[in-house]
Amino acid sequence: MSMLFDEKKGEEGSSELPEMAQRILSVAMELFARKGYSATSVREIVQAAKVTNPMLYYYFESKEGLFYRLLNLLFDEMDRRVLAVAELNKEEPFDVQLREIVKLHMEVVQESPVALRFIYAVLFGPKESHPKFNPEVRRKLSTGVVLEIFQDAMNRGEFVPREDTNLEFLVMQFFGMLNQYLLLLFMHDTHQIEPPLNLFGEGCCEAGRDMVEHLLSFYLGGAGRICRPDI
Amino acid sequence: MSMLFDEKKGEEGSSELPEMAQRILSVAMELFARKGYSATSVREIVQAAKVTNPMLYYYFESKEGLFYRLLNLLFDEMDRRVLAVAELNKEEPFDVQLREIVKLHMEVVQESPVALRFIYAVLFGPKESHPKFNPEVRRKLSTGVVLEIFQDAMNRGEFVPREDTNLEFLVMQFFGMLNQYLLLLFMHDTHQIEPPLNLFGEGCCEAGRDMVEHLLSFYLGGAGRICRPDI
Amino acid sequence: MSMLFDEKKGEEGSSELPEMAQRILSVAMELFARKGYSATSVREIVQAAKVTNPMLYYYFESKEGLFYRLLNLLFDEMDRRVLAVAELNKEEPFDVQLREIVKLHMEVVQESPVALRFIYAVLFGPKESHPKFNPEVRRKLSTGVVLEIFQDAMNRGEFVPREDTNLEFLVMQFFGMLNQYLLLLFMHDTHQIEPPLNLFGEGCCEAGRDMVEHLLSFYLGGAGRICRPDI
Amino acid sequence: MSMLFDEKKGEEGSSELPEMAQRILSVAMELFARKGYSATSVREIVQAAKVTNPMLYYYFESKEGLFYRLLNLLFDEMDRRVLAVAELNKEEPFDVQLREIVKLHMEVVQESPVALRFIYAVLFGPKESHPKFNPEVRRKLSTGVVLEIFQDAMNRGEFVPREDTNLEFLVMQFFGMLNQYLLLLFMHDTHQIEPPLNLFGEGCCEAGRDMVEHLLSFYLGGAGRICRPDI
DNA sequence: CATGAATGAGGGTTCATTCAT
DNA sequence: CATGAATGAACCCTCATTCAT
Repeated sequence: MSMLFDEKKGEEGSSELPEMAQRILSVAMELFARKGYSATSVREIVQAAKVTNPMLYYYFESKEGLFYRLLNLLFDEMDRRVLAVAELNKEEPFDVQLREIVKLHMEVVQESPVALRFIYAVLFGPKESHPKFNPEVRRKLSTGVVLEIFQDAMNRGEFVPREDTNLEFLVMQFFGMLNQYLLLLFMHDTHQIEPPLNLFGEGCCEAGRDMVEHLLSFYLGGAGRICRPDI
Repeated sequence: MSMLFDEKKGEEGSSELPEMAQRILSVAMELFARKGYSATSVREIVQAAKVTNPMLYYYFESKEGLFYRLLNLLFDEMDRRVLAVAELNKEEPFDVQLREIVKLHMEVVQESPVALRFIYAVLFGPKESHPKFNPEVRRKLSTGVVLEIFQDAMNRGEFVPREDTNLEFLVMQFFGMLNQYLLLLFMHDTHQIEPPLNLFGEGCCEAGRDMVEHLLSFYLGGAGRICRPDI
Repeated sequence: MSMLFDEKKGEEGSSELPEMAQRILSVAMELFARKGYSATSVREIVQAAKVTNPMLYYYFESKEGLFYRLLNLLFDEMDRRVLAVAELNKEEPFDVQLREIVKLHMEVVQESPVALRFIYAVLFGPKESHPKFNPEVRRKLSTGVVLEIFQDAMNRGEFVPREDTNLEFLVMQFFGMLNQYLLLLFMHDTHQIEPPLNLFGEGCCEAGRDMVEHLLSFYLGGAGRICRPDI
Repeated sequence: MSMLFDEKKGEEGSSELPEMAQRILSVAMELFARKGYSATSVREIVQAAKVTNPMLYYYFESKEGLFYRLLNLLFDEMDRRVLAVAELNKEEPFDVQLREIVKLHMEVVQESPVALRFIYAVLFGPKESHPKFNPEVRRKLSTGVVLEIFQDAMNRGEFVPREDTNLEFLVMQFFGMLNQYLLLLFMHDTHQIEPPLNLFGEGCCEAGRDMVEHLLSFYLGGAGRICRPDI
């Protein structure tokens, strides 16, 4: 599942799930991401996946079961990759570590925007529009990993947070920055319109600096400077 | 409707909507916010609102009609208040203007968390889980107003953005900061759990600085400073 | 409902149930009696009753609700009639009272064999082939009334039970006699065959004595006399 | 199969049925008895029997086939035992013969209440709740045997039936007495409640007379004597 | 013998909506 | 304005059965 349902069943037959079940998962992810859990009917799923109705129940027990299976697969995969990135850059400087976390999200959204859209739908959509799910539990890992990066950097003296600001707040806003960017990106994507703000195109960032740098530099340095004569 | 459905029909009889229709709107907002449009059935609405089924159709034509009416009411109200705040503080310094925008959102979420939850559900939930709606159109106003605040401040020389950063990006991240905070707030709210990160309690910000200040100072000044010997 | 669903809506509009609901009840009784609860599908019921599917749910909430409604109607009616017969013949001699109870059952089975078949299906069929129902509760009334008849007759000295035999046992066997007769009758009925034993035809009882007399005289006097020289 | 599915495969390896098929039969009997044919699903059976789905079809061809196989096994066994009892007591007096028939039923219900419950479900339940089955055919044997007992006794002058009463009627009521007792017994069994009438406990029959005697003496002698001054 | 995987048809129930009054 | 009654279509799910291996 290293490819977040990229439809490519890896050359080694990868995930040991029968091809039919794979197709169901893939289609379900797409539909849940686009229409949400409630607005997606089992019939739609099986028709799009070209399987018969009972097969869904054979493999996943229920619509709800399918939902949970999918959710766990995706969160597991995300956790796996976040951990891997963190581990790999353990010895790197603070800003590199953050950059790699941001880059990971950029990669994921390019690899499988649908997967991330699904995750966001569950995290940020109405809480009772899908089977019960406590995001805290799953998010704790990602946020925990990033929190540790902050703490280590601070302990090493490599990072000095703004005064009066605890690290949890900074982690929250780190993801806030990331999420906002991705959510806007999804909006433009699904509405098939020109981005009305020049945020995503070529002209967005000055030559040589890609969006990852841009986000990070904003995050670390803030929006800008206030110049008031009276202060 | 100045109170975002606070159940108080203002003393002026305000919106001339019959009490029955008001009840329907109020209940629908609550349910749409909690369960989403698709997962909310017309029967649930009318039962909770204690009206008969055809009444909903009399006043709102259809479930979809009800949705749009609600959406417009809320967005209009938000627009109204954002504009009012902007107008009121036109002569104030840049940071005060921003602070008032943030404060407005804080007020709204206290006044009627449900209303904001509904708006966020539509903005950030799956796009086809509810009747077609292009958020760009509506958001343009809010973001437009804030963009203008930035531009004016820059023109006045009161605000100097980070180099290589366009204003649209800053506005996007301004709302990202706000949204992330509110979304997390909703999570804790709906899951009825202790905030695992100490983000919302008393201890979050140092004495004398409330969350509004906190958010703004982070936004303007960034997360902190990198100290690398090799640089 | 005095006619146990004889399809005749009494001339006074009787039971205040809409005609559609009446038809559903009537058809359901017929099908439940013939095929049992589990083997009868909601689709069958509504098609036979010529109503649309949701109407069943409108009036009865669920298949189970329909079952209970039907059951209660029929048991109530039976209770009503048993009580009425008992009351009416309170001053009559013991054997007359018993005879009237038997006659009541004969009348009911002629009026609406289906109704009785349904009741018997619930009482004597597999216990989990239909929604939970504790027959003891409902049967207590009928058996209670008859038990009282026995007790009064005994107290008046009008009836002397066999030695060593308690009255509960006699009541049980009273209904046993009745039930066996009716169950066999249903068998012949449903299998559309000649009764292989000449139990129900003209020749069964001697001239002038109908089945009611026959049953009662057997019940009171027993099968016959043993004549063994060695005793 | 001499033990009516007592789970003990007789010491002679008896019925040559593979153990798997035995388990299926045993479980099916239990479920059919408790829930009826229609309410019992093939999946329930195979899961409870811990066999795979196609095995049921391999051994019994279909759910219907399983039903018939079971039915025939049980009826054959009952027939066998009724015939055996009749044969064994051919030379005994009339009342002894009847007593042995009653005792046989008591034994069976103690050995395997489930088996008898299944048989009764088929005999007395709704006729179309299970595959077509004409009880007359099978019952003819049992009733025939008992009828013969009556006839012989009458011919020998050992039994004098009540006047005006044919033997078929007496046989019917003989089984009625038995069935009513057993059906009530099942009720108390399945509803796990105290028998509200003291019919089954110690106090039911006077010292030294067990239920078999009690039933028979009632059957032969009737309920009691009417004493009316006016007659 | 025995299995995992697959199926067409139908199970009970609810949907958003509308009719006549 | 307001209602009880009615509807076609769709909901999620399970049925008995069979295929290939």
